[in-house]
Amino acid sequence: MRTEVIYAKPLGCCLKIKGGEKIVSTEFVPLKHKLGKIDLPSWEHTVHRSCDSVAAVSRELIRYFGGEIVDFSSCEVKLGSLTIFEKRVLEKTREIRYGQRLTYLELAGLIGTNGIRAVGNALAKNPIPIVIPCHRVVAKNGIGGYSGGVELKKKLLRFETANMQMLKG
DNA sequence: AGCAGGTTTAGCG
DNA sequence: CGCTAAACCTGCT
Repeated sequence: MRTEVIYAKPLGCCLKIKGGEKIVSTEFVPLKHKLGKIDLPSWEHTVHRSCDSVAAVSRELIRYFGGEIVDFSSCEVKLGSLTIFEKRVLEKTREIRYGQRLTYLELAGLIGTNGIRAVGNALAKNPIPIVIPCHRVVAKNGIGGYSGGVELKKKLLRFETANMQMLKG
């Protein structure tokens, strides 16, 4: 299993990516030092690194945080130790397109359950945020919760909509 | 069994 | 409107 850390500028934090054959987790790690003094893998290092899943997803994530419209459809994820229901919720969540938003209610509808809170619970266990875009699932009136903190969720949503607008205009 | 959770809806002031 | 209570389903103890 390998780990790589990239800097997510729009979020003001870093992202730690773990995986072997498939991606296992992504994790937000706060900046402890001032920008510029932090020791991060350089772009070149990341880009030229060959083709295990971690490197591949790192590349995609760097593009994503650079403002490109990236869906992580090609990247394979491993959902270990989750129930069938939770996997179903997360797989469905993966289908939400860039910039699009769904309410917990709507997502529950797609899954085919009335257990809206159960859907929220499943999302809370998402081991691979960003790649599995659980931040695109919001409350009907409001934003809803986020394991990484609601502020992060807001930033992500703003970031994506801004990039969509950019693309239009 | 009982409880809590990234919600939703209805009911009431 | 804003607040509270109850209902929904799933997972953990």
